[in-house]
Amino acid sequence: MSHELPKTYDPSAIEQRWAEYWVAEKIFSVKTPEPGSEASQKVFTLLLPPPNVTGRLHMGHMLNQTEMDIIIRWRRMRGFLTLWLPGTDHAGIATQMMVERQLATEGLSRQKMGREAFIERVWEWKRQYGSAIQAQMKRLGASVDWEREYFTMDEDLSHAVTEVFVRLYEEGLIYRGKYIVNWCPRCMTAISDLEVVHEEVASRLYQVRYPVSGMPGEFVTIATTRPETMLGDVAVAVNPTDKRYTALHGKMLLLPLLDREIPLITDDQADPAFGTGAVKVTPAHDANDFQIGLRHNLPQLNVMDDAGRINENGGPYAGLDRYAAREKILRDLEELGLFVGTKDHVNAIGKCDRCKTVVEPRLSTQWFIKIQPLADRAIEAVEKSEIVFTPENYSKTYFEWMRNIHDWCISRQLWWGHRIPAWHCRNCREIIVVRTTPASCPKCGGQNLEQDQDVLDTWFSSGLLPFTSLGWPQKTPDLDVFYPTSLLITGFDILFFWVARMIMLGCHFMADHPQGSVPFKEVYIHALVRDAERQKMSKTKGNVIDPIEITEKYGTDAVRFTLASMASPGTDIAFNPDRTDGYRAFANKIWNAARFVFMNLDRVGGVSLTQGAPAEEMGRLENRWILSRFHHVSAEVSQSLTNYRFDEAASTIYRFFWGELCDWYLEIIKPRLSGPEAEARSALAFLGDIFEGSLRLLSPFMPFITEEIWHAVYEGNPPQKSIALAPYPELDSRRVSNEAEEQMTVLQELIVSIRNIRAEMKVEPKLRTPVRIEAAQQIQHLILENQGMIERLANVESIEFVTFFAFDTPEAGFGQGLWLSPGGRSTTKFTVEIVYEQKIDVAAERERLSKELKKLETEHANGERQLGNEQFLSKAPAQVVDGLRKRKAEVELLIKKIRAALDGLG
RNA sequence: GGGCGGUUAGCUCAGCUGGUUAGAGCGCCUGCCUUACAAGCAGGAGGUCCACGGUUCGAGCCCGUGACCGCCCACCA
Repeated sequence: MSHELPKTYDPSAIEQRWAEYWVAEKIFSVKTPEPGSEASQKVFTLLLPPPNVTGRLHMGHMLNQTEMDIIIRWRRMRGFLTLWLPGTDHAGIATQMMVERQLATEGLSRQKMGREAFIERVWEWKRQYGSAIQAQMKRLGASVDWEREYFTMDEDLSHAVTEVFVRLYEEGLIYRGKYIVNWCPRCMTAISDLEVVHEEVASRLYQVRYPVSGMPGEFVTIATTRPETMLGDVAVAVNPTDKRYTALHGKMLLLPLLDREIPLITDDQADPAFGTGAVKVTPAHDANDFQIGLRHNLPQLNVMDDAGRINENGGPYAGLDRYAAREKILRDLEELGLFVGTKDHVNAIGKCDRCKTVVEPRLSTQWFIKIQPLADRAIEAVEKSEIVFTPENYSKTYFEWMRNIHDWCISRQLWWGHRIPAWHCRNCREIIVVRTTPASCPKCGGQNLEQDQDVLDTWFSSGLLPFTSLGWPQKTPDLDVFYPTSLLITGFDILFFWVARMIMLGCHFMADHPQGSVPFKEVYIHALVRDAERQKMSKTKGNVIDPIEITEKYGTDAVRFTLASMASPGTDIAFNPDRTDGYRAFANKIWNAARFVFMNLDRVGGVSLTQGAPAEEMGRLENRWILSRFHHVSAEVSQSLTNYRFDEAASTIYRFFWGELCDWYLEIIKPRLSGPEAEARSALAFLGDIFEGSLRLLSPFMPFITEEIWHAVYEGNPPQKSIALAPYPELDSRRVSNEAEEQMTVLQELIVSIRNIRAEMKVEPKLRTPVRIEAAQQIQHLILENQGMIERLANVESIEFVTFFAFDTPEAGFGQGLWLSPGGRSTTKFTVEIVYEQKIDVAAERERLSKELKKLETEHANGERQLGNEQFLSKAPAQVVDGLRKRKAEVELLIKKIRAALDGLG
């Protein structure tokens, strides 16, 4: 017998062991089946959103992974061939920043080291620190296939990136050009629109006078929020319809400070209602101005370097940081008497998502993806439900973004990442985009070729993962079997960054795939994890909860269960450790239930917990009931998980295991377990069946504790290597008995009523009392058949059937039977009182009854009104009308009973 | 400037296509160390479903207006 479990539940003592076991035994490794084989038909594929290689697990990850793990374990147990594919992302900017910081502490910089040495250094860093998050995932028991783990900079994945780039280029969907991009002067790279976060700030609108050339004393006053960019002004624009400036059309203005002549032009972009109606035009530093510049064929004058300092075009301001230049320019303008003043102005400034530096719109040569063709197909895929979002309103957000999409700037001036497969001919300036390093320029034959310095946006490569992680561009069995993936679970924060890009790129590159081009068929979007006060967790606020820490305190199972319980769709999760405390108690409950079962088993002996339920046990109501409940619950849990209602599933299981199995069933059968051995064996065999099934039911939610107990159930010799490989409980409608559930409900109500009376009358807890019950024949039968249960659970000494009210007899009226003693309880099925001499607090009892009566009378009046309403009777469904009639009769009965009881109080 | 979500018990949230008595967990109160579990058992209190108006036989749910929270998107200097 090795059913022994330690007396106290100590998650830390079991979790580490199983976490290691799952990995060591490769429990979750998947062999690719033959494409077209039977095994390949029932496949469930899930791609783990790859955490950054620099990452440390946070609660968001844990929520994400808990949800994925629940789904994948559930699918696996239901017989799907499940592949959960893990990997990490090289995270260009983040990783480069981290290593650069490290270098700085050594007095080094990447510039000093040179590109090659720096990249080697990053790899070194990755080898040393880059698997922290995987270790954490292993500890939390994520059931991924570790044998298939990838890294986005792996050789094959890098080849795939090159392949994609070249193909898109050849299709004309990638172009290179000089445009205004978002530039981060600290990261010294271009970033995409998405990587700019807008923040509303109270700032100022500065008004500056530009003298009109050749007309002394004449000025045009412009308004700007970024005065330093005036160094790059090449024109001033006014609206052609703006009469204030008609006289000046075609004149030249003198740009203050630099004394350059610039034209006054007319353009619709200038809004007469804003500021002074005159806007300075700086094509190299503003997206709108860039467009105006194109329309009017204006020069593009760049006045800033890549670090946000004024460059040589800025004359006397060269070398100054943009903000220092702003101050100086304003002072100088004031001295010249050209500064008119400022107005308060709220505008949204863009900051670098990564480092929060204010982004500078800057003219620069970059690579772009022409996105519209990709977006059109991506919109169609969702419109046609090839991809389904849950919650569905996210598809609205998705459409909104997709329909207003801009070309995607994919080049980054970084060193860490996939280098762009383009070579520049030093000789003829030809750009060669090819898969492998070219030997010479195909145009001029020159040998002096240099690879483009830029690397690709990290999201470019991660956008390809649904197919590249399965071996694309090779034609692999993995692609045949596992693409499209079944589901994506992720947070809304990367809906555009990642989800949208995967859809666009997947649909494009997998267009010919026999099972469909979309990268996933479903997307489940979850909310953010916040702290108990609903604050966003952040390092600066110091309210970050470390999943590993909290896990060590409460156990992984409890934390998982907390997250699952709180994962209601569309709401952020306010993570409160108090809840986790409660779910640790639940785990403890499970643990002790197991100990209870094992204790009885070891005492009685001669019975295996998994021998199956003896048929004769089905003669007992409690067994028919719990089995029926088990099957109902199994169906409900699977239904909830189908809808990604983790919260529903969790509470269904919680209520079943604790509220029904432990609180009622175990209590009901206790006497049998300690009774004669044959009886105990039979009862145990039945219990074992239910108990083992309940472990499997729970397993996706609480994998550790169920694994531990499950192995103990089988005394170390289980039918599978892990409970995770055992079948999930499925609804068997032959096991469902609504009759048993209804009967049990009556008994439960009776027992609760008696306990209730006892508590109210302050009967000494250990004293058994006789009870008197009035009930219909059928109910009397039920009660007699289950007398032992009632006596034991309600501390009843004996049961006597009596007549209190005799309402059954027409004309009978009151007084035909006994008076119901104060404190007695009535339901529609029975009336019960206890035989006990102590007086009850009559006033309190009258109050309770009056309150009850009032509620019922209100309900009765409502029912009466409705049933007297022709419209209701003719329009409402028969079922509703019947229900109301039946209820009205019940309410009438209850009202009579309560009135009688009130009368009886005197 | 657009768009989206929310407001239900002290707290965190459910409430399925409108249908009989609005639920759960935690917390709170009372009583119990009942031979698995005091991380437990038993019992209990607690809600004008944000406001106003409308549709309907019937509204927490649908429509309108407003208030208050929160989020996303946006090139107006």
